[in-house]
Amino acid sequence: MAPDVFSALANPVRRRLLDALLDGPRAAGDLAGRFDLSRPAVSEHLQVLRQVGLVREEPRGRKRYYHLDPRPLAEVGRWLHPFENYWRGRLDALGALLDAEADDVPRPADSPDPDGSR
Amino acid sequence: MAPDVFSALANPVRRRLLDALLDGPRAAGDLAGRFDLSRPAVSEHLQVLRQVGLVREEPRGRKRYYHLDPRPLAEVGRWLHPFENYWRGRLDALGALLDAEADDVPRPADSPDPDGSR
DNA sequence: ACGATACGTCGGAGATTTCCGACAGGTCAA
DNA sequence: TTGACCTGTCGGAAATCTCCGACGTATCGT
Repeated sequence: MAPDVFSALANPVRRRLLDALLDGPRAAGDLAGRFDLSRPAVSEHLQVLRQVGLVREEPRGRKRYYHLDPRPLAEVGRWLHPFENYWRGRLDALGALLDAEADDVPRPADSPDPDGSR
Repeated sequence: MAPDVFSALANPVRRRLLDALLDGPRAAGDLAGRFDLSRPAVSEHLQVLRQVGLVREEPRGRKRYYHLDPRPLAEVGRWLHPFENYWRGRLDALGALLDAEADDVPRPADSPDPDGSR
């Protein structure tokens, strides 16, 4: 239902949950206390994070500690990478030559473009 | 309505649109042709990307070229960064010493934890 | 001017997400 | 055992997202 990491990160509450887990495992109730949200709501957010593997659960006594597992975030990093390269490429090109015009149509590349106006 | 980058990236179609723009500007129709989706649907995805600043629009004749602007992705990179550090930290700690026990409760840190079982 | 093309936007249907109160199961202390 | 905790899950309401067909506007070719 929310099977990918990107959707899991779309919600600010879930991002803040992960942030909170950065400095160590926390009990569910402790986490819930940090939000202006009902406890069930937080619990459901934790369930989503669990489903995508971003947190692990460790029951201890009557508390339930949540551990961060950042490994699924690698997918986001991998997706992001080409864009960082792209960005650097643009900067280089811009430094080497002012290509204000070549910039507008770098390359038709794929489509023959049967509508080449201008 | 979708005011943040993370939500914009939550949809796989939108991610693929950005992927497609990596090798140069593309006309809206060209982009729409790559998906098993109605043209209006793709147009609306482009609108979301426009709203968060991930693409720019350049009308040219009767076509509309979309340019990639990866700058808003920097926010994602910034958010991701502490987790990469965390991950490296775990690896280091694991290499330096087998801390299987210290791992379970690194630090109560914040809460006095009035329920310290075990 | 006319018809075809390229595209955005609107109205609305259907699916998904987010949230809450209520409830249930398991754990601890007495 | 009893009662106070800690937490997950269920049922359902409300908001949001995703998508489509229909329509409007602007541009191009003739």
